[in-house]
Amino acid sequence: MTVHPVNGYSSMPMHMYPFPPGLVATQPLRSKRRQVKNACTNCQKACKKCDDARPCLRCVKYGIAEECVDSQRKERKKGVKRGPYKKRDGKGTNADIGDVPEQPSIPVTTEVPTQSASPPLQATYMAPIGYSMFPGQFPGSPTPKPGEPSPAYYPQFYAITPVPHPGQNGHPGQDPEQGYPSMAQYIPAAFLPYAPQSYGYMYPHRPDGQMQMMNPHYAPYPQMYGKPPSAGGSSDSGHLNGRNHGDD
DNA sequence: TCCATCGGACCCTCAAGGCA
DNA sequence: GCCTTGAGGGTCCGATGGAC
Repeated sequence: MTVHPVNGYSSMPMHMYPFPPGLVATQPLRSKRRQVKNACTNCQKACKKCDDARPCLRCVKYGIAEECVDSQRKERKKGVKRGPYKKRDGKGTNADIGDVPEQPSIPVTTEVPTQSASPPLQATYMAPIGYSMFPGQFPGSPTPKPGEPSPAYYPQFYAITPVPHPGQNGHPGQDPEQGYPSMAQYIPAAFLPYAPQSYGYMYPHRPDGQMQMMNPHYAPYPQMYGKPPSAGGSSDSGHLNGRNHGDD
């Protein structure tokens, strides 16, 4: 796997990005893997990482955004009887559980903070701006359950992309009718695995979760998506069909 | 080099069981 | 009613091999 020259963390999932050296030197470099609630059918077939947005990043990358739909989840079985529980000794304290190293006494996290303790900085809190690139992309885009607040979700890095002039051709977010880009200038760093080094300007988050502004020069427009896959290139013979992934 | 495939580790959800 | 437990069902990491 290649290491991205900008962030140096390869295509490591965002939630696994460690903090910069020195900030949290005592923390483990990786947190637990985090899953989306419901992967799209394409990612599910390919056993690849999906995200909550629709279309998801992977489908966008492969030009199959219109096929990016939630997969159906099976109903959980009910009425399954269970045997008596084996009691853990030292009830309720992980200190007594030898093979459970998690749950430090002081909660620490390497994950993206959902809400910062400090109020957002007006000038830097621009993350939602970037989410106009696709309808429903990122924060709160998945339909929350009734009574459930939309999850706050902000990537840790943002990269600036230039704004093509009206009529300028050649990128996927462009409105073919008007020639104006529908893609925003601020791209979440989740796209960076798909974007080459032309992302010269990234906005690192501060430790408190806010974004730090840098000199917003534009880099050359990146080849965000590379070459599109051949139309309908994703075969339906994903291994889900051949595996015991709930085909009943 | 890129991409598809896929084994299996890892994670989340939630019903059953246990207890106050 | 609330908490704990653990299995079901899911996601996706990472290895592998084929195509270009």
